[in-house]
This record gives sequence, structure tokens and C-alpha cells, in this order.
Amino acid sequence: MGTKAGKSDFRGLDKSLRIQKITDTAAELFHRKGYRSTTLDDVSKELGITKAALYHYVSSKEKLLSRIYIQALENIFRNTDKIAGKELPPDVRLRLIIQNHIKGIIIQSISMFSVFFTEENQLPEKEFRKIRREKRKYTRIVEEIIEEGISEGLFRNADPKLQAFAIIGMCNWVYKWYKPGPGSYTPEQIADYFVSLLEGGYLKGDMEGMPDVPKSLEGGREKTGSRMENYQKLRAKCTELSKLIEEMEKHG
Amino acid sequence: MGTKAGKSDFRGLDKSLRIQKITDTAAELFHRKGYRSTTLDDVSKELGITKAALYHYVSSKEKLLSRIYIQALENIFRNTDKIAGKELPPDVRLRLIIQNHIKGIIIQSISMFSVFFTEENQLPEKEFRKIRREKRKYTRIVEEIIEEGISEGLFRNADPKLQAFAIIGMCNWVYKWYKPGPGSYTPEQIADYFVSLLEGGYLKGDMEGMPDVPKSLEGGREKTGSRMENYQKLRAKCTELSKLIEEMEKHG
DNA sequence: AGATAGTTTTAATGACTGTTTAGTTACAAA
DNA sequence: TTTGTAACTAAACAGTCATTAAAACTATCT
Repeated sequence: MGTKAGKSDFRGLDKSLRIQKITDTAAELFHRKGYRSTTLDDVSKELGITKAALYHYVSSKEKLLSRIYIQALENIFRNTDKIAGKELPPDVRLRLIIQNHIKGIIIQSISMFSVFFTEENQLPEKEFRKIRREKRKYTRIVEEIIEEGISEGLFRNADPKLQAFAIIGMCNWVYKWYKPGPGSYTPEQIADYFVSLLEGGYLKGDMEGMPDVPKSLEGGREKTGSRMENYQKLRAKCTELSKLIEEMEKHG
Repeated sequence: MGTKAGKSDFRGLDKSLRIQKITDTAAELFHRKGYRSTTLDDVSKELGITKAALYHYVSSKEKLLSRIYIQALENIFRNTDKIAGKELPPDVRLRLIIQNHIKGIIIQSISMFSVFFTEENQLPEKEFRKIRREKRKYTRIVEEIIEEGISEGLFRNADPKLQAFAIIGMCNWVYKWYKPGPGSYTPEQIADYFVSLLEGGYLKGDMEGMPDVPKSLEGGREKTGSRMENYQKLRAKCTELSKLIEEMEKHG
């Protein structure tokens, strides 16, 4: 039954590592069966110890859930603050945030975030509020980058918060369908494609200046390449024209 | 406590309507407290009847959950098949699908879909599989539209399934943050903006031919209106030019 | 009024499970 | 060896809750 890592695995670990192991297997089980449907017997059995032994490490089931949430928050902000503080143009920063969100946060620990997203209502009121605050903080970071992007004229003009919700939602949802392993999408493929979609959309408008669709994801029917150069030049002219219009529009 | 609609409300309804009422309040409570943490006493109290009375309408708590899932599926496919079958270009059809997904499916019944997305692992194996099959069917519909869009040269060339995941994820996530009421975003705003973001991206590349950001969502600095007509004409010319290029590109 | 079917209630039942208690084992320091 | 502490176990406790059984109520029809 399960990955019964066995006593051998669990014992012979530093105390802090044991607690970590407990938290991890709990997260895994909560993910699979749900917090409320997972008994402490389930958890202890998976670890190869008794239910009562758990109480030497964690004071209650609820506390165990809290621990998962705390770790999730740590994971979320580990790199995010660093990225957001960088001296880079908003578009680059947003790209990094998105890539990190997918590769560094969600995919890094799927079951932890599955719990994070689905068991909020099991938290005590106080804890719940704290989590909500932190989530808002993250949204706000994304929002601010978008605001900068808009005021610098890099991003199209739209409601920043709504845009943040949209982006974050697309990335979060990955936990619902991502399955690792060969034959599946790699985290890089997913992140690269999501960035390209979010930056440039799925419609084939003008491509110049538009982010590339990662080559690994393009379909069969490919452009002939060299023969297209004329079209590209023509299109470039159009772009310049449009940019000009924008300029004129801005400066009266 | 709660919207104790009271006996008056519940009794004096056709049998089928009563069952519906039960299902709805159950969905609402499951949404708020989670399926496993919601007792049948909670449900019956909210309805103003006894727990035992519920068993005249629903044979078990699990069956109640099933009912919610069945209705969710009905809601999902109600309009979707119709839209997907229409004789319209892929970009228009996809736009309709997205709008329907947000306005006609998710926002239409938030708590139902909150349950739908979070309580899957509480379903019996057989039911679970069925739900998964149906969800795949929906994804497949979106995927197919995207495939058409790509082969008609309307969409950029990218992996259709990944694209479907991205779009669907962005839309589904709405259930996590949407709150109705004044001062919030209207379903129309959300749907329009999501479409615009998905079609054209957030980067300000060339705008011609690109979908508009819904006016209601643009920031403060607004165009002067009538004096802009010249720019609009100019831009229109550019668009025509681009369209022409596309044409040329397609027909050698 | 009496009967019938549909509806609701009261009061168990029985299983489950988080938590506690009292004790046992392992092992390192004295 | 003794002793002390941390790690663990077995067993019981106590509360919760889905489900059922049996009785009673209500309305409609005869």
C-alpha cells in the first residue's frame, strides 16, 4: 500500500528532517484524498509509525495543515521578491515572474499547492486571513509590474488587477493537469509557451517584435523561411507606421 | 444562522423543485465548508427540515454530490456544443466559447463549480472516471477549434492542447476570486478583457487587426473622441494593408 | 369518517477518528 | 550498571455523523 517508505527510512533522520518528512507525506495524502478524508492513521501508516507517534512531532492534525500552508508561502516568495526587485524593464520582469510561478512554484511541489488551493476553508479563521493577505500581496506584486508596463507604454492599457488575476489563474491551473514524466510537457515548454501566449496572444497578427512561439511547440506546417523575407519587411513597415501613429496620437 | 429560507419556502414546492433546492443549498454549503466538513444536519438546518427528511429526496450524501456533478456537466455542455457546431470562423467560435465559459458556465453558478473543481476525489471511482472523461471532451472541443484556427492561418502555430489548458485554466480560475456586486467587475468586463488578452496578449505590439481592449477597462488617459477619427482611419488603412499581406502570403 | 400515499420527525445505531493516557523501549551520559 | 530523556506503542476515550427504524402527521380521495 502506498510508497510505504518504511521505518528504516523514517528513523535515522534528524528531528527537523523527520518533521519535514511528515509534512511532505501529509501533503501528498491530503492532495490525493483530501484533508478531511485523510486520517492520521493513513499518514502514520504511510510513514511506518503509529498514529500516536505523530503527536511527538505535531500537536494536532490542524497544525499539520498549517505547516503545509506556511511552507507553501515560503516557496511562493522565495524567488518572487528577488525578481520583482530587479532593475529590469517591466516586460522582462513579468516574464521572469511567470516563468518562476510555473517552474519554481507550482510544478516544484504540486501536491503542496493542490492542498494550498483546495483546503483553505479548513483553516482556522485567523490562519485563513493570514493566507489571504499573503495571496493578495503576491497579486499586488504582479499588478505593480503591470502598472509600470502600462505607464511605460510597453503594455496595452487595461485593468492591472484583472490582468493579474488572468495571468495568475492560467499559471495556477497547471497543478490540475500537469503530470511529470516522458511524453508529457516539460516545465520549460509550459512556461515558455504560457509566456508567449500571454505576451502576444494566440491570434496571428503582426509577428515582428512579437514574442516567438517556442520552436519546440510549433506544429508541422512551417513557413518556407527565406522566401518570406519580403513579407516580413513589408510587415515591418506597417509596424513602423503604426508605431508612428501611436507617437502622433500621444503627443497631440 | 444562514439564509434560513425556512419551512415556508421549502414546502409548497413541486417535488422536483424541492430536490433542486436541496441540491443547490448543498452545493452552497459544500462550497463554503467543504463536502466532508458539511454535515447533513447543516444542510437540513439550512432548509428548515430534519436530517432524516433529506433521505426522502436523496438516498445518500454521496448521491447528493453526484447530483451536483451531473448538473455541472449539463451546464458545461448546454451551450458549448451549440457554439462549437456553428458555421463560423475559428477565431469567432473560440471567442464565443471563452465568453460562454466565463459568463455562461463559471460565473453562472460559482458554488457549483467550486465543488466541481475541488471535490473530485470524494467521488466513487466510477463517477470520478466519468467526470474526467467529460472534462477531456470539453478540452478536446477547445483544442479542435484551435487546430482549425492554426491550419487556417488565423492562429499562431503552437501546441493546441497546451493552448487549451492555458485558456481553460485562466477562465476556470475566475471561480476563485469572482465576487458579484457593485464595485466589482461585471461578467461582461471579465469576459471581454480575457478574450482581448488571450487573442492579443498584454504587450503593446502592432495594434492593427488586434482585438480592442474593452473600453470600459482602459485606464484614465482616454482618447479625445471625435478628433481621433483621422488616426482611426489611418489605422484602418494599416489593418487593410496587413490583411492584404496575409492574403498574399496564403496564395503564394 | 376512513383509507391511502406521501412526508416528516424522534430516537437510535454503529462506525469512524482525533486526541489522550499510561506505559514501554532505545540509547546515551554519568 | 544506573538513570534520564526522547521516541514510540497499545488501548481507551469521547465526540461526531451518516444512516436506519419506527412512529406520527398531512392531505387528498372515496
